[in-house]
Order: sequence, then C-alpha cells, then structure tokens
Amino acid sequence: MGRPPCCDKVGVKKGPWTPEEDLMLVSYVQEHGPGNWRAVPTNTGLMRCSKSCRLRWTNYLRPGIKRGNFTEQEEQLIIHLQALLGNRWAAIASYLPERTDNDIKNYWNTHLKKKLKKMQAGEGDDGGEDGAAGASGGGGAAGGGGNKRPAVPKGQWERRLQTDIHTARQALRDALSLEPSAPLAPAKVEPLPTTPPECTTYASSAENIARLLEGWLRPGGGGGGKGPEASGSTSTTATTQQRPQCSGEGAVSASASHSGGAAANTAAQTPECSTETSKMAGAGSASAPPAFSMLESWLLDDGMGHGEVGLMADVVPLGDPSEFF
DNA sequence: AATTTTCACAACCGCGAACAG
DNA sequence: CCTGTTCGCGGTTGTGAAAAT
Repeated sequence: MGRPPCCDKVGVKKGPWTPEEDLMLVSYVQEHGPGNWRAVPTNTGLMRCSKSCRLRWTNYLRPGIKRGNFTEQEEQLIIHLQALLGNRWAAIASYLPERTDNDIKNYWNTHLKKKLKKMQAGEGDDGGEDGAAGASGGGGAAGGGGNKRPAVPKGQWERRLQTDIHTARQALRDALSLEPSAPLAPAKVEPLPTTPPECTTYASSAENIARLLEGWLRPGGGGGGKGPEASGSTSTTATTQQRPQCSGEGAVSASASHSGGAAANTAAQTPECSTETSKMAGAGSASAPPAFSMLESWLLDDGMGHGEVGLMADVVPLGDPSEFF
C-alpha cells in the first residue's frame, strides 16, 4: 500500500532521459525482459526509480509503438471508447495496440477534447460530453478524481467491466463502420514512415532502439514466426494470444507492429486477458543480444536519416477490425 | 527582431490493486 | 489473514517549440 520507497530516494535522477540511459535500459530489458522493474535501477546502474524505467520503456522504448500522426480512424475510435469507458486510457489503449495509454491520453487532452468541444459548440448538444464528464458517468469508474474505482464489490466491478468491454466492442464496430473502406490502423498509408526528417530529434533515436530491439526479439532475424512473442515482448504475450487482431503477426513484416500486442499489455485488465500468465517469462531473450556497440551507434547516431525507415513502411494494419470480436 | 502566448509532449506524482512472504 | 512491496494507471506538471503579437 505504501509508496514505493525507490521514489523517495535522494539521488534519483529526474527529467528527460539521455540516449545513454535509454541504451542501458534497453539492453537490460533485452536481457531480462520487461518486468521486475524494481531491479532495473540496481542492475543497470541507472539513477532512475523503477517507475521511471517502466514508464520510459512502455511509453517510449518498447518496440512496436507508433507515435504521433493519429489517423482519423484512430481518433474516432478513441472518441468512442472514451465516451464509453471514460478516462481509462489503458483500456482504450488496448484497442490501439500500437499506441500507448500515455500517448492516447495526451492526444485526448490536447486535441480531441478541443475538437469535441468545438463540435459541440457547433452542434449545440450531443451527449458526447467533453468526454471526461460523460465518461466518468458512462464508464462509471475512472471519473475525474482519479481511478477511483467505484465502491462496488469486486464481482460487480468485473461484471461492469465486462459490460464495458462489450459496449466498447459495439462502439468499435460502429466507429469502424463509419468508414468501412478504411480498416483500422491504416498504418500502411500512414505518413509516419516518412517522418525521418524530423526524426533528427532524440525521439527518433528511441524509435530506433525499438526497431533495433525487434531485431533482437526475433532470434535469427525474423526466423520462425514465434520469434517475437517468445522473447522480450513477453509480458504481453498473454494478451497477444488472446487478441485476434494481433494474429496479424504472421503478416506483420519486419515492422514494429509485430509486437503490436505489446501495447496491449495493459489489456491484462480486461476479463478475457486476465490470465496474466506471462510475466516476463518467458522466454526471455533467448538470443544473445547483438553487439552492444551496434545499438550504441544506432542510438548515438541520431542524425542519420535511417533509411531503415522502410522497416516501418510495411507496418501492417491490425487487420480486419471485425476480427477483433 | 524581440517578446509573449499557446501548443504538444515527456515525465512525474500519488493512489489503488495485486502479489508475496 | 495480515502486512509490506511492487506494479500499473490516471491526473497533472514542466518544458521546449511554434505561432502570434
């Protein structure tokens, strides 16, 4: 119940992560898999608290995440889900495997909220609500004040959650049917791959790390399909197995999305995924990590155009959204 | 051209739940 | 069953970049 002692420690570094720190974290995760965050700072020598490490990994370094450039489709989906689930970003993120909850949350706060407001101002009504408000009501839960779960017995809560899921799925169908021609996560048409220009920013480095990680995660370079799941993405595997949309993996080329399920790790909350069998289990990085220096050069070689962008080019969409259900 | 304001995003904080001993 | 520890989530803040004045 208490607060994690680690965060109270003095001498814990705060603020933006440096490439070196990222490197340390990534290499650690590569070796041990995500999880056991408590041990990360001690084992890596990072002067960061475990929380910070976890956050950095899940929101930034983890392979398979897509950043920025939310598509119309994704917007719709987020809006729908938000209205239904409330500010349960993790739950919402589970429907957008390539997005992190933090990203979605930010996007909501900076773009969608305003957008909706505008729309409402224009139309006048719509129960849509500025989300949050309606949300807390709708999803029950969440509500502004924080993740104050309703004071309902666990059984009820679970049932409620299931209802939420059900409703969300329904909404998802609705949302998707808005533009049936454009499947969810049209990553393929995403301009993202062409972002390298601005990728000179440090952020791009992280992307690189993620991509590189992929190489790691698939022993023998994309060898037998099982590669990815078998390793790093681990904690996500549980959900992956259960989530049809991730089945696209087979098709997922050397792109980030193979770990698409990764983003869904939070989905562990959803009833269907509740079996948190994974833990980092697995597998763990069976394969020996590539030369450290290789990663290093990737990382520090910020400026380079990264022709590898191509890797991202063939990010495969989640597939037929209808398969979600 | 300089200054101020607004925007966007990364990171932090605090809380509650889950887990382990 | 109780207590302490760790993890994950959601809200909020800090800061650099871009736009406006």
